[in-house]
Amino acid sequence: MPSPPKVPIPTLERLATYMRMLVELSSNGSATISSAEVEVCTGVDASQFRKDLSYFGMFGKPGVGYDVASLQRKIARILRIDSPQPVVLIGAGNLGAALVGYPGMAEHNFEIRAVFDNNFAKIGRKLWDTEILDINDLESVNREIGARIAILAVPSSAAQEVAEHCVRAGMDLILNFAPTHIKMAANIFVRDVSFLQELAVLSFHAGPSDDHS
Amino acid sequence: MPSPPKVPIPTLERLATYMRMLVELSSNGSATISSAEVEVCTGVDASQFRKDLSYFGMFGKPGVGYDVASLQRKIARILRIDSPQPVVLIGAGNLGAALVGYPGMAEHNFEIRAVFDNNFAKIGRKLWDTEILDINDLESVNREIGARIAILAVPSSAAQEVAEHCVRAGMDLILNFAPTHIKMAANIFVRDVSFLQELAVLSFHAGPSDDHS
DNA sequence: CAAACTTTGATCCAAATTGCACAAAGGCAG
DNA sequence: CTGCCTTTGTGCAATTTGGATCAAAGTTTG
Repeated sequence: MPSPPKVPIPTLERLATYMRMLVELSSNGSATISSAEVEVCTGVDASQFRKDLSYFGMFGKPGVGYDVASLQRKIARILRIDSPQPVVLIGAGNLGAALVGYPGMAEHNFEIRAVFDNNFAKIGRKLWDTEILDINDLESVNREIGARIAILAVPSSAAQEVAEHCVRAGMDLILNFAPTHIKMAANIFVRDVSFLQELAVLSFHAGPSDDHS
Repeated sequence: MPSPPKVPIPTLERLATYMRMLVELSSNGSATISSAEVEVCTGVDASQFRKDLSYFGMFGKPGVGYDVASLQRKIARILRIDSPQPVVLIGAGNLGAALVGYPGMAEHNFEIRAVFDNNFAKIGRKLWDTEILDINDLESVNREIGARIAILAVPSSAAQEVAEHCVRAGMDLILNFAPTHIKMAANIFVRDVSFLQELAVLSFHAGPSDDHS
């Protein structure tokens, strides 16, 4: 490899933010946007925006700004959502239902191609318009889908086991909504999402004297 | 004030992680835990754990470790969840339902005391066992509840307006699940949660050659 | 009771991330 | 076509965060 340009995680997170903004802008018919305008729309510092993009090459024209449609295509390619990105969801509970029903998913080219559960009462029923499948069929189904991304919306007690099952089925990118730490081999990329973490950060700031230090 | 010891946000996030672990441990009857064991359970570096706690004083005994029950109480106090922390939820859609039904919320002393919506078809119905209230009653209801934390589970198009409404009702800590940037005065603390951001970070790593650099 | 072992809390250093400043590039007006 | 204005991309300094090291404190064993 010539040079593996390591991209900071925060930069990737912001790329998704830019993507959101661009989707919105393009539907509003805007043609170009400057980094200063990005700062107003997203709250991200203008030079931060430019530096984020600079990890991947040059996208804008000095004196003009960035072409909305073109930039959207390029970020989509970077994030591997220029063509539909297949995703598998495990857990057909409330959270799973919310995720399947979330419109932003499809708008950004993430396609939940299958939903699995281990509850016989749920298997065979439909979540919106996708059938809930038996978790035991994970390997065989994903042999067809070829998803590398798994979303875990299962109880903590099942998370570790389910994650390992996903790995056996060929997935190596895991988004874990269960409030527990998952131990995985180094080549498996796990990302934890915890509502409680977010709430805790807020709650801390509910100190006696508005301690916004 | 003698010295306003600024606490890093990542530290606060990890405190919530420790809290989770402690809740689990105490139900399993463990009495003490060492920072090395914390590293095994949570994946957080042992010295990181000790440093996080050192922002708030001394909690452990050399040669022994930390008393599980005592540490749990102390972290709970830091995060303002030693007594129930009232929370208001706006938006009774799928995500809202998932949040109300999430058991970890109550276990960690976050109490969703009211759910609001602007959809007349939903107002008056029940979400689990809490009634869905009219968003127009936000001020009057929160005068009784006194919540400072608001969770926004509303469409992007409504987020900004609803956030401002929450501020008028006395809330100053906002957890925003809508995929949009909310502009607020500096004394309002806003935290954005975006599934798409998390997915994007994963999806990026679905590069051609497993580029785990 | 003393020596060896364990674990904390603090300090130090390295790595990562952010924000600023400036030169180069492109467009526009006269 | 020339000079001015706008905006990008990048190098650099400053802040923030993470990981390692070490002395001091506490426990256990013989």
